[in-house]
Amino acid sequence: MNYWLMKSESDAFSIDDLKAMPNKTEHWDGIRNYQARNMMRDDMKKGDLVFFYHSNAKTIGIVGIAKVANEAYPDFTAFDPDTKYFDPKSDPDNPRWFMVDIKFVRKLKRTITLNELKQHSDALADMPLLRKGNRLSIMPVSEAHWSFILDLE
DNA sequence: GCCAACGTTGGC
DNA sequence: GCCAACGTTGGC
Repeated sequence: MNYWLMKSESDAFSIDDLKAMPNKTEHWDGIRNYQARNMMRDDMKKGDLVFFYHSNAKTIGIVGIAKVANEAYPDFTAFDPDTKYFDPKSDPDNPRWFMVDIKFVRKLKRTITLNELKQHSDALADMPLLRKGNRLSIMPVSEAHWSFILDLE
């Protein structure tokens, strides 16, 4: 089993939005970064657990836990000129972009903020999230980091 | 293949 | 709203 962290702008799609979806499940569309795509397409397996992270928010940090409900399939928003995620270079016969389905598991009792995570830079030293300038919206989380962070809750 | 210009992310 | 970081694009 693998662990992940996925960022979402809370104004655009929050943990509460995920919880409110039918079956508490939503497809994670709009990933247009190759590194993030590769992880989704190649490494995210059904049942993997995900930290749900709010970026560009009043309170920035990990707010809940979700799980991978369906493994990668083509991101159909890339084929639709009416969506902001349209990419004419993504051919339905050879899709460029993929997405997974994410299901709500639970909210954390409190938000574990980015600021707080930074204060544990010893334990979390090699966590990509804490690297300056990191812009990856999906990243792997080691089992050790996953447990450590949950213990902060 | 290099690199300047440009666009986006995301913390502050 | 600002701006640092960084990925992508496209001319050469």
